[in-house]
Amino acid sequence: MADTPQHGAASASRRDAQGTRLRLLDAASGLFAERGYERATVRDIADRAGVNQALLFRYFGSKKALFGEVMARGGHEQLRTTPAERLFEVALRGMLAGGREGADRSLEVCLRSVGGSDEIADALRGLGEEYAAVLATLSESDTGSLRGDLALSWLLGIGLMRVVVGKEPLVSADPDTVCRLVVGALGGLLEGLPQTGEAGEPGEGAEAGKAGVLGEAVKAEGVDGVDGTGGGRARIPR
Amino acid sequence: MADTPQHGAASASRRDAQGTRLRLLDAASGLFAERGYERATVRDIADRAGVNQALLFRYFGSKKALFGEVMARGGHEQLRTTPAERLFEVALRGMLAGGREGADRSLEVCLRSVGGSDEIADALRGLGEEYAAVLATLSESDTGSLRGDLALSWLLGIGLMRVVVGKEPLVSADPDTVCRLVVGALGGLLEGLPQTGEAGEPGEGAEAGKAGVLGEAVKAEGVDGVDGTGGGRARIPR
DNA sequence: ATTATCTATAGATCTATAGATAATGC
DNA sequence: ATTATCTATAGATCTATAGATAATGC
Repeated sequence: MADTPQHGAASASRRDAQGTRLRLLDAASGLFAERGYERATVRDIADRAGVNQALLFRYFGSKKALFGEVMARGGHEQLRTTPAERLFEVALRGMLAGGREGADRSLEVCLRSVGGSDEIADALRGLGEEYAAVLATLSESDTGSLRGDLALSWLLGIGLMRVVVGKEPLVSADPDTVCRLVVGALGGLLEGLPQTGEAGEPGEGAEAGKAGVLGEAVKAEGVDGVDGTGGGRARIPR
Repeated sequence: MADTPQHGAASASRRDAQGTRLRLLDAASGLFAERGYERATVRDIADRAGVNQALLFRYFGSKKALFGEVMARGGHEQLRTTPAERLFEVALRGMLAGGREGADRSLEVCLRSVGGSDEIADALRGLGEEYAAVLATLSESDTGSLRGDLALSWLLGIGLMRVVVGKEPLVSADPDTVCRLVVGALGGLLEGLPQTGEAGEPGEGAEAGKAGVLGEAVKAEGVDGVDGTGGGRARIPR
């Protein structure tokens, strides 16, 4: 049984429908993350993929459908492979890393695209539901899901200011410092969130132990490939 | 319907350059807040103002210049009239209120417009600088300005999820509850932030801080002498 | 022969401008 | 006469489609 030629390489053969489709997806993913949905034109995407723009419509039907496939491809990976207690920090560090190789840029795509159309907002809401649902499990309170929403809001807000707006000193701030400050302050909101160090919030019920080792592990995983092979088996909430 | 010239508060007389200019500004402010910069077309704005779209260019020169004037008009009011310790809560409550009466919708406009163009991001960064600078004064730490950025990030993230994305249960959540949770958690980040009561964590010395009455500071919106800010003068007809 | 890819262009927006029209002031 | 307002349209994009071209498999 002959398989398709190896994909993923920079240069693909000139006639490879599957490979072209994938290159279009990758190009779209990158351009949506860099410019948002509206400003990333189908011609830009096709050019980056190295093919004619007509192929985009042949393989995906429309620009919106392509966007949908891009969104469906990412995000869930991180959700599946990350335990709830670490999801916030992993996602935050992924956002702070800012689109390195293999990182999940779904949230970044959303941030640059919201306001563009209702469908985009819907896509972000859908992805947000999943993140917030996991984060909500970290609180025993009856306002748990609201707390989950608020944690997610902070995550996205930081991404907005850092990645999209480019606010200083946030842009140049050390990810470790940002992470420590935010996770520390969030300890008062989500009891199940492990603190990564001293964060200036005294008297909270959670034990403030297990300091630095967590941050290191998360850092390695968040920045480099988050593909589900290496990491620990995640627990699926609900 | 007879076109009888009625000059009330809502409808201006048929030839009133200053009034038309102001109605265009108001219409633009509302539409930018509702749909963001890109999706609010000049025709929509002119229609809402009740005038022809050509007038928009006569009075403001370009759509971007109009946006600049809208941004320059709002935001600063809230900054000037609100003490630093209450700025976060006032802005948060303004965001949660969602564009009622004369509320300042500058942040909302930004949220729906970011990603649209670099100029928009610049405008948001500029407004963010002022907010974050004030918030930074609430921390004595050497990471004070970073903490200010993080507080502002949360503010914007909440607005993003609530106003733009429409995430439940955040949308339907009681503003008081949201405020209590967020301000409570932020207490670990900004020492100068007055806690607004028990913030869900027992053991913290809640000094009966009179849960924030929505600042009447937000309401004042004098449109007096805001003409020609920053040289946004349009082409003057010969 | 099949089909992946490209050429050319329709069709729909949207911003912006030039010039015509009409309401005011002197 | 001045000028606020409107009509008509240029010019620039952008998505999407129809049909031509060319590389593969049988």
